[in-house]
Amino acid sequence: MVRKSPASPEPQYLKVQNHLRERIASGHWVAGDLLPSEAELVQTFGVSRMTVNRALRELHQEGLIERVQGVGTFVAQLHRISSTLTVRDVHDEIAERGHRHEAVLHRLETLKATAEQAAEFELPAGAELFHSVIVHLENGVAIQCEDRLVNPLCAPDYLAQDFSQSTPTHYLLQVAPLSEARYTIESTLPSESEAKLLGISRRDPCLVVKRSTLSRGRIVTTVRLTHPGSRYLLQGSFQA
Amino acid sequence: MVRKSPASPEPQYLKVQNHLRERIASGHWVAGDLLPSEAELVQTFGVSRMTVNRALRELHQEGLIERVQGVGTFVAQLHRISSTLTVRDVHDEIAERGHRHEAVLHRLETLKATAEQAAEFELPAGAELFHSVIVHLENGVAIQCEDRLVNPLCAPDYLAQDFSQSTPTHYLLQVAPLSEARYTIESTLPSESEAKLLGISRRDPCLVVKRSTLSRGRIVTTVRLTHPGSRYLLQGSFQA
DNA sequence: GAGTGGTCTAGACCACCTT
DNA sequence: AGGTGGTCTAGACCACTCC
Repeated sequence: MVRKSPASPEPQYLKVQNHLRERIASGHWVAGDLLPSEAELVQTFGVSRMTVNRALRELHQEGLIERVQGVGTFVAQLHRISSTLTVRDVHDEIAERGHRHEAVLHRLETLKATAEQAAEFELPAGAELFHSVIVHLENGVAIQCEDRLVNPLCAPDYLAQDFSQSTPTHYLLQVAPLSEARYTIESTLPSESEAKLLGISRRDPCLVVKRSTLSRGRIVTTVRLTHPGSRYLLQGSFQA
Repeated sequence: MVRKSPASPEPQYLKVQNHLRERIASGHWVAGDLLPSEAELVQTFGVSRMTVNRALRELHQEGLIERVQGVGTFVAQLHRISSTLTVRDVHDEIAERGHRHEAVLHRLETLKATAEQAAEFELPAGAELFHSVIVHLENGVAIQCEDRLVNPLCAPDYLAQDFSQSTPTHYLLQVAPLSEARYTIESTLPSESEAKLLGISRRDPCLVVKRSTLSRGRIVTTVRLTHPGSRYLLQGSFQA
């Protein structure tokens, strides 16, 4: 009993979804309101329950509705505006803007971990870590200073890479499959060396992203990405 | 033929999903690799194709795999680390940390839109806008200066609200259902008045979130949220 | 034509909540 | 007991890609 007419590119579950989406966006239902049950929507749209269920499940995953077993489906309290923030490989990001990317390698070395660093990587005190400092330029302008520590157990050949050709992010994702990452975003002043490398004043505010990346339960790398505030911003959007 | 044993809290589609997730996280399959087809997974796990399909569809929605009709399913190129960044009502955020929230109202007025502002709100030049400036305190410490413009057509009673009790975000979400939002996050120095209101130096870097919120296709409000860099950071995590 | 994923159905059993 | 959502099945038709 499939009734897919030839000129119907829009799947049924999307029809249900868009109908509900519009009614919510238009204020026909407001936060907390009870939506029609799956059985009612089955009647209204003349589709099977699995189709209605998929439409509702996806709206739930988006955070637009709340579902309570045994009770019903409600419009979510949209007291938060969440959206997917993407922290990307800086090379791809620049390339996508149609600009030229250059990387200048300032350090690539082995160093002894401080007690704090060793603890973070769960390595014995005094263990060796790889360290790199790279400045990324967009059309010749410095937009990011990448100061990175790498766990030698996860990427033993790190020091042998040519980072004028490929970024550390790109290389590390190849050798160590990403399983988890944690990051913070903050606004601070640059260190003296960062200011020098980026060609800015120590008084210029910077957007700093700190990130730890895990693979197979081990910390692969920690990085501090410092961006001159005047040359870089994060942006995003949210659609109900 | 449902074989749900009483002591199996984990749904079948999650078993399939977790199996694939682990194989990808462990490096058994790397970016670009071809995964087993749905038909093969049906055999392997002894479940129906709908169940396998759901497992794969959700992994695709998460960005972990790519699917090409007529070809197959592949491990996605994880050249980006994306995660859900949530910009929330500051009251909820503080309350969730178990801290005390206070709001100090500094301005609540009507003003004539500049040409630029009028254009942004799609209103005639010189139209009236509502304007509020509120400083939010967490346990008595200023963490956010909220400078907001509101479209009177969307929230005519804005000026009559008691913002020591409820936040503008909360009120506006009630009167104007959220349909879309756009935001940027950047690092800059505070204006003179912001520095004064937050009790910081004009040289202290700040994390600034600018956001426009739409409802029914109209811009309801624009806001500039200024946070002292030393007292506020955004954080998030990502799980493959 | 064979294999892939995209969608859909008409049932089903279950856990849960309300009454 | 009756309604709700959560999950699952064993089929089906379709569009697409590759050979």
